[in-house]
Amino acid sequence: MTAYSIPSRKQDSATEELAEWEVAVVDLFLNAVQSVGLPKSLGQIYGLLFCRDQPLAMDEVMKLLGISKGSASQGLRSLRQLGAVSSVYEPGDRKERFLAEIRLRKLVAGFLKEQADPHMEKGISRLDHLRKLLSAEEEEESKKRGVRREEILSGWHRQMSRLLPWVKMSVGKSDRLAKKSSE
Amino acid sequence: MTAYSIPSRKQDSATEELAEWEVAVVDLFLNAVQSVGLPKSLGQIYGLLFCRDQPLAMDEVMKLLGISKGSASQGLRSLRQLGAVSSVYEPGDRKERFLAEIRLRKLVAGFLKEQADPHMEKGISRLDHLRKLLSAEEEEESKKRGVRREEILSGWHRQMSRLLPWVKMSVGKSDRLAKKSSE
DNA sequence: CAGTTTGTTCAAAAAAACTTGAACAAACTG
DNA sequence: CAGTTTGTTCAAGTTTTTTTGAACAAACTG
Repeated sequence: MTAYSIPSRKQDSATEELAEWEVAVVDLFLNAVQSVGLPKSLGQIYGLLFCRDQPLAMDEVMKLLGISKGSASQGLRSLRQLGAVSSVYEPGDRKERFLAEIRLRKLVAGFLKEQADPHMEKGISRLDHLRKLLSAEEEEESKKRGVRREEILSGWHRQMSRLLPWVKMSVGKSDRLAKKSSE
Repeated sequence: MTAYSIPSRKQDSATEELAEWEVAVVDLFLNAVQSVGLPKSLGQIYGLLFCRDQPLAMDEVMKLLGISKGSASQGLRSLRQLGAVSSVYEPGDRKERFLAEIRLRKLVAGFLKEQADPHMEKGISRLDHLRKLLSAEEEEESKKRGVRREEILSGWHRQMSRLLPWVKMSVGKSDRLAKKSSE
């Protein structure tokens, strides 16, 4: 910290600390993401960005939430991967800034794509493996029972494969209520 | 272990160890439940019961899976609460025995009822809390922004409230494919 | 370039979740 | 009843996941 840094901040969008209601929103998302099995720092970061109109840079996120560099970096990466935040580059500034995606449909679609789809894939190979084991099974009654189970599991898998795209499509397609952009 | 126990087992339904394919099914469920955020012992237990035609008692589950009494007891309780297993009492036997629910619709409904519904409830009170904070917010711009966010969140909440019953209804309602009882 | 800012990585620390097993309760049994 | 079986509970131990922060890479800046 020798000389360079004259805090000439173009847009000092981030206040030093959160408004009370913002804390409540951050907390709300913290809990929400935990309920779907994601780390809570993801929820905090998303919640903060959700509250803001202006995009925030990583160091602002760190400061406002009091989390470490590592958490912020990894958390923002995960959120980007989920399609829950997008990065924007301000014109003359080197920092990357982040903005929350607030269209529910996009959020749900991103979540399902990253979380559910891989599991469905893995399910296919597990079922294949199961079939292979069954074709090698010696004992008759056991084999018959196993085949029955495999049929059930295949049926489930198919049903889920149908359901998921349907969910993605149906969220956010209905009537508009919040005037602005809640989609 | 003095004299009483003459292992007169009425129905020795449980073999000493699992067939290869059963191990694969247990493993499949172990992974599946983890992906929805439930402890893996739940998946193991359910997977085992799923494989069997005859209900199993707790000590059989413990032995076959090599898990502790505590895990078995708690796991079975959770599964019962989720509606994923039901207990049956054999006529002249004191042991409680367990049978897996294999209708996907029931499984999904139970899961959503236990996991999603409570979160939706909690969401309501969180939104209430948020509104209270907002009505007390002093700063104008912050307040306006907060109100906008509250509207978005309410919209999301409503959409989710609609989606969940729909999912419960739509799973398993479609055409029949596995001949037997996969529902 | 040497200095600086921005951001990533990853081993170690901290926190959270899960499992175990021994102690306990309840109900049955001769 | 005293002994036994069946099942629950919960503190302590184990495992897994998440967070931290220091070291590193990359790109900019005068």
